[in-house]
Amino acid sequence: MRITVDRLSPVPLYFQVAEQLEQAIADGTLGAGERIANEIALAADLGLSRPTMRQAIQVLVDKGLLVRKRGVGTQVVSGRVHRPLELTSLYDDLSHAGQEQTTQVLALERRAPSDDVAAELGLPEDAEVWFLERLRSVAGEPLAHMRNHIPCSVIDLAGADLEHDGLYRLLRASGVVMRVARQRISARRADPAEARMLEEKRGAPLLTMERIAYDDAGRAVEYGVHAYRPDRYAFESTLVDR
Amino acid sequence: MRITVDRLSPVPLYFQVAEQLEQAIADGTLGAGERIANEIALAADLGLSRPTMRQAIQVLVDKGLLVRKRGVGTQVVSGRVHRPLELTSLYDDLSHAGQEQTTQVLALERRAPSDDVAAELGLPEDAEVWFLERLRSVAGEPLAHMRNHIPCSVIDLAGADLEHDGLYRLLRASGVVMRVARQRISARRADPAEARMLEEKRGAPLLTMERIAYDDAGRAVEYGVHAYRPDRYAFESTLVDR
DNA sequence: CAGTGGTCTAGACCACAAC
DNA sequence: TTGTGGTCTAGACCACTGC
Repeated sequence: MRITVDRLSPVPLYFQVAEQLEQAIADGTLGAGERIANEIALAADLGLSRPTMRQAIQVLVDKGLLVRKRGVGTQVVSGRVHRPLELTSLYDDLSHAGQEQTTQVLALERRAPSDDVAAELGLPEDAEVWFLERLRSVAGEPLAHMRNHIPCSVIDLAGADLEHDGLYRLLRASGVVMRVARQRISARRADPAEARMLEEKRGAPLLTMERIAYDDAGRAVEYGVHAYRPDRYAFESTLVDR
Repeated sequence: MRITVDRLSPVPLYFQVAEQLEQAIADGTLGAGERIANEIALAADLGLSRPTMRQAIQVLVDKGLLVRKRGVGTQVVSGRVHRPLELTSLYDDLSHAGQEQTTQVLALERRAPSDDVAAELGLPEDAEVWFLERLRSVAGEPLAHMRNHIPCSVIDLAGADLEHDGLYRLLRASGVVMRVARQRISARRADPAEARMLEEKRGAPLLTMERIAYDDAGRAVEYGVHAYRPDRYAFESTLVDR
């Protein structure tokens, strides 16, 4: 268990420490249930101030990897580590998993938003949105049917290559920084058209996700309504009580 | 927009400020997109140090209510506020909503865990668990079918009144402090017995949730497998990019 | 009692955005 | 250039735990 910090690096000190602690947990150097040294000793060892060391530990507490208990100490949480539910697109999820995937664009057009879409995005009545409908497949097997609405004021999607770029990637590339997303996950029966697209039986169960994403100015930038084949997709997350 | 702090209160200063800021956002005193004063000015106004003021703001950033942008300022995120997905039981969720609910205990027994349950909870082979199976209804309508496994070393459920006390409430009352939960949400068809219980048609879609909860010592204390009627339940959450 | 994390202070320098 | 949030320091006192 060796941690080093590089004060010349542009990477924040607390982040350097958090990364190395996380690695130690991932590779078993710090085992489940094990207690780490107290904050003051750790800070002294690394030549850091205590607040900086605390910040490093807090990162891992927020990820659900460590638990702190006043008067006792800080311990590693048991159990294998899941990938946390992050603010990324499905495209990123699958890219990270190394799966071969394809995206078919079923529709891409400007339109006046319906009342509920305008309400979700907080748009005036005369605003226009891009409507995007896609079918995503992995290894040739259909996985998700996605419908998205993006205010035209956010990005110009005319001619965008959405078969090869994820929507979130395009938004990032055009300077939109996603910060917050609110989502709702449930389930329903597939309607006949959707069942055909996803190569499911009529009335098959689908996992559904509705999401509104906001950028770093607090502006709603995307409203998505997705449906997934539940045998091929699930949402994993870690909740932390603070 | 008036915030006051009480230095004699046992409530931390940063928390007092966070609560009042959240209230101002909830009641519209701070509107969507509005910018708040900078950290240093706010700290000075309230007679606090800047780190304390930052900590207060960070609480709301983590809740997805505020976004910070370096060089610019801190703004209120647009859109109506959803209740965040917290580390509570379904019992608490529904109590807060003020709904009348009932719970039927279908099974409560000690048993040797199956291999996968033992693995999820990180238990030795000779350990025993409480197996608990319940059906929860709201306003007379069945809502969820829940199966839970709790190591016998965590709590003694013999004679527990699980028709009237939530499982999490019992655990808290016996000194178990929940800190972290890892969960997986998906969907599947109801099997015939489940469909009958939930008063659904054969093969109806169900929303499923698997969860392992850990206490403040990092110990796995509960493994739950739940199924919900999707027309009556959904998971809402707010994701924040940090 | 000793040891731990929780909170708080009063500064400092920096990177970045907007003008 | 000015103002913002991001990071960092070197302390302090307190509450809680376990012995």
